[in-house]
Amino acid sequence: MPTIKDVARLAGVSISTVSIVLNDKAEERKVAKETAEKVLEAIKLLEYKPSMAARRLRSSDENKPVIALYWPLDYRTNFLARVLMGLQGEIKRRNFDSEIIVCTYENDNLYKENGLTSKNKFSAAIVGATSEKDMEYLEGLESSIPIVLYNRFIDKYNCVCNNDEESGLKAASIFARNGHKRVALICEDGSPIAAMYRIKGFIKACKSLGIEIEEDYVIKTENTYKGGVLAAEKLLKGTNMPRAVICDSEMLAIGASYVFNKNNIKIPEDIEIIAYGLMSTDSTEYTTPPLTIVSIPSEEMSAHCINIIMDILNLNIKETVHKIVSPILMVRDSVK
Amino acid sequence: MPTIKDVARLAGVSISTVSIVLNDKAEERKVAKETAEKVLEAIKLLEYKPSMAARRLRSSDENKPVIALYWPLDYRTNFLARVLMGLQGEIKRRNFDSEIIVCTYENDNLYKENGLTSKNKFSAAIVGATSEKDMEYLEGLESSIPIVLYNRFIDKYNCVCNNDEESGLKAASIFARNGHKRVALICEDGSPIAAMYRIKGFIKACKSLGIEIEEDYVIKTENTYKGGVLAAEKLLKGTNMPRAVICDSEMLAIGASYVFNKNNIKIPEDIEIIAYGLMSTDSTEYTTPPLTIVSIPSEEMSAHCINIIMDILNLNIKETVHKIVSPILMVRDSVK
DNA sequence: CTGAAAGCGCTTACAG
DNA sequence: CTGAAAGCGCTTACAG
Repeated sequence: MPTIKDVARLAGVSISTVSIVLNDKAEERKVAKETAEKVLEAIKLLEYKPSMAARRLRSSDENKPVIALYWPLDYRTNFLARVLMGLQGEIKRRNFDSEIIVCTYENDNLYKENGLTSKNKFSAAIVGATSEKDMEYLEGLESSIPIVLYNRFIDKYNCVCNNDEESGLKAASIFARNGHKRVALICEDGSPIAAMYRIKGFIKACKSLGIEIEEDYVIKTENTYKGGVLAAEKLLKGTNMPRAVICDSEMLAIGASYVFNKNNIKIPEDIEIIAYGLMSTDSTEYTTPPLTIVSIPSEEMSAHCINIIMDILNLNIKETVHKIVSPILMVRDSVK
Repeated sequence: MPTIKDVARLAGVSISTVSIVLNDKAEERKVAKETAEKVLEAIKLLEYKPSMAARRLRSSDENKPVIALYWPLDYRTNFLARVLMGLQGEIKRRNFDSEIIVCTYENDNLYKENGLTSKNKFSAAIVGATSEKDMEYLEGLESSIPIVLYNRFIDKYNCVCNNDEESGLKAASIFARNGHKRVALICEDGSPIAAMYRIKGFIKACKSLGIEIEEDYVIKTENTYKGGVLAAEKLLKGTNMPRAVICDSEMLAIGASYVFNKNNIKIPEDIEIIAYGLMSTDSTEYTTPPLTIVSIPSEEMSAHCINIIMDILNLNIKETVHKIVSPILMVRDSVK
């Protein structure tokens, strides 16, 4: 990385002069045109980029805490909005003088990000939607800043998680109440971790309530609207249609509903649908039909994340915190 | 802001010692327990926070360009995912060694953000979804870094905009083709700028095609699913229902569809619906019915933003660029 | 018109 | 076990 010194040397002037030109003060400070041009040329030649760190230090910029939210950039970006709004809401409510910044990463590639291992970039980080490989990386990591995992559990980190057993129980209870003995499950293929736990929670609850989930009633697909469509079509082609189905996201449920509606399979009379909710709750409020959801308590989880970070940054509290939060059940027309 | 010097003075030790304690090297460097405690106490007392800028400078951290995406944190967060994915896609495609960071701001309060006026925080910024007041602020601003406006126009800035006239024409043409003479319009109350232009474009196109939009056919509401519901209910109560309606977002269109479906008003037989699309296009693909949209060419717009920034940062190109991009029409079942 | 020097707040190699 | 000093890359007040 060339520095201002290199530019000065190449241009044959002092670093003061370079700085002046750099800051568009050449005219004001009456730098000779010729000199300015030499400097500009050297800058271009060297591809010189001023060091922001040096500038910040020099100008004694404020030093308010910066919280990074690490979130992957795939279909899960759909869930980002709600998390972000939750975080900002709590920051505002608590008057926490801080800045939140979203860093996107690619799943399985969290290790490429240097924000967690550098003390110099962020004051703290919230890490969400990690893959199994990312989790392994985190397991082994000696992070340089406080970290809170969002809906993921690793003992050594602060964690804020949805209560997946409760999610399962809330969904399964409705199906049990309505007399179902067999339930279908639509979920993501190669399910990410959170989904895995949600699904486990659901299956466990089903068992405890005498509901069965047969092998061929588990449909794995991509976690998109289209995926929901494909899954429902697969169910339709099967020998006996289920009378109840749980979908691991609103996208899946909306896609599936579309297919059922189209094929004159009445929801909830012919088939009842429950979705696990990750997006803002109104996204399933006016679908056909409005969907019953067991929703991630995203707002509450975000609030916990902020509170944990405030405790660490402001009060210097060092114990690791694990929070488990209850999901939100919203019963709507897709169940009887 | 207390510095390491202040801590050293209060603790009665040298700054080296403070630094050692700070970096958890107290044991390794065999600092006396007593000394370490004095330091820790001083840190707590002064609420000392190390300067990240100084640390970065000292450790000669890499200095890769950081691009800030300014986006407001309201219902428009729903549109953020698509923009973000577009930006990242192009960054990846062009192998641009840079980082993108999302900075959320509150509408009308862009002036409170200091990232645009400081040379020390970001290398460049993309600013989206500004309010009128934010635009006034930008008009008067002497920004310190390159700025690209996303779907907003101010002559002195780089701008990447949707072609709102074309959007209007694409939508209006369908209605004209299907013989409509009167069309209703559902849009946000106190419409934000982009909406205003989209709407103007639509009205202009309608006029040119002999379609009328009567006063009481313009329904202003909040830009949410619920808002769409309320607007449609209002139309239903009117003396003569429109046979065609344009909605300024998918949320509005989905809410309105819900009401029409519920009241046995057939789409598209009884009423045709077109929505302006801002979210990812599959969000309206499996609604009831699938919605015809005129979609913001978000991916293309994002690509332009990145390209403009690359030109400035890498090639030192200084001319202001204005790009106008054609919207994407997706005809689906909500029109005949 | 231009340059030498101080100093922003840290960390680290070195000395003792 | 602890401290004095150098230096990271800038900007700005000052001198000439």
